[in-house]
Amino acid sequence: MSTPGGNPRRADAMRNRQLALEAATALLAQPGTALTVEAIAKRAGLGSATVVRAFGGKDALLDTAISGLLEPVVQRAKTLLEKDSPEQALRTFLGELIAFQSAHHAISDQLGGLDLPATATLEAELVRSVDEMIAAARANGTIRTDLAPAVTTTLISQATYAIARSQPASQELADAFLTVLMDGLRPPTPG
Amino acid sequence: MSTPGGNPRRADAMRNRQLALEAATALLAQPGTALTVEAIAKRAGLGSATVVRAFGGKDALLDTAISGLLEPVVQRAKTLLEKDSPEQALRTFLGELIAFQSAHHAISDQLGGLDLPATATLEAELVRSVDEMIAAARANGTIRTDLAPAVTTTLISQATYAIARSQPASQELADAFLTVLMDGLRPPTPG
DNA sequence: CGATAACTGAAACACGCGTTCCAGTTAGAG
DNA sequence: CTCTAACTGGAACGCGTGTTTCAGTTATCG
Repeated sequence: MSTPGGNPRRADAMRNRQLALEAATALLAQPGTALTVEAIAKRAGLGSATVVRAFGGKDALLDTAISGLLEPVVQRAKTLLEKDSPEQALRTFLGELIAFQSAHHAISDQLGGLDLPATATLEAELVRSVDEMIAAARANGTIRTDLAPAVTTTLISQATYAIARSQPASQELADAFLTVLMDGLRPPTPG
Repeated sequence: MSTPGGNPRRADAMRNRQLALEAATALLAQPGTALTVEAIAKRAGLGSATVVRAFGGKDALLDTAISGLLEPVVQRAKTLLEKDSPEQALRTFLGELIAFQSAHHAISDQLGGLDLPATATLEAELVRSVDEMIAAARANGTIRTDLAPAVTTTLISQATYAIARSQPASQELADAFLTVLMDGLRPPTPG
């Protein structure tokens, strides 16, 4: 009996598990190709059964691959929060988040309809970091306070997601979005 | 031989065609239920074959249903463009567009991976109207001109789409989005 | 009324995809 | 080297969904 979703006992199986993970990660960054188990297996040079068995299912494999990509982004958010001013941290982080999602927007296509617990946890952490940036910037007086904080968070999350999804993903568009968003978030000048 | 995708010859068939169209339209406004041919047929009280035959395929049926819903929105954009100031037209229209997409966000879920020529045409018209609003507002001095017009259009389209998709779809969120977007689009005050 | 062509819809089919089976292969301990 | 349990992967399966078939029904013309 193998351990479903856990680490295999034999060295070759562990190597294959790694190959499957790398193949899935590579395909996440290469949109246009269907993200099927068959495609992942072919890219890894393995049979589809082997790929699935190593993780206990397609969902678990993608959860591992996506959360592995997302992890450094979450860490980066925490770092920025400590080192920069809230407003600067927010802008820098959103720019990086857009770049990340653009480079892997196959991820966004998978988030709906799949069960990805580790990814969901990281996303929650990410939202929390953004919340902290917003709260600090509000206290700072650098962004407007006439909107509910929760609304601001949702606004930023959704807009970021949308811009990253748009085709073609250009740096110009990302910059324009950030400019408009940050200007729109500034406290309104009375009159 | 029936006419695939065209109008049936017999009165009962025309009535069934109408029933299928109404069922599909109703399901587009009621998310959470899978938009399958079977579901549409059941709602219409018909067999699945009848539903498909009346339009020549699921895509054609949805294309007819969606473009039927989109048509008045497109007309509304043209009306606003003539009657209101560019800035006001833009804000009003975007608000209505968000409301429309929120009420039918099953539509957005179908736009990818389906062949919907009539819908695509209407979408293009819609984008063109937004382009005109933007151009007029730029000429007017009411929105910033330091961004490429095409970038502004994409920005607005994508952001609108995202907000409409967000759950839960609240009026507060839509209003906040419009406020931030329109403020961010205003010409930046020097200094 | 017939007569007939249009129409219906349950069932069969086609197809893609995730999962599981199982006969064969292989790593790795003794 | 030998032996066994772990592992492999092509094939079979299950499931969901769009499409097609075809025997039966019905609108509609004359």
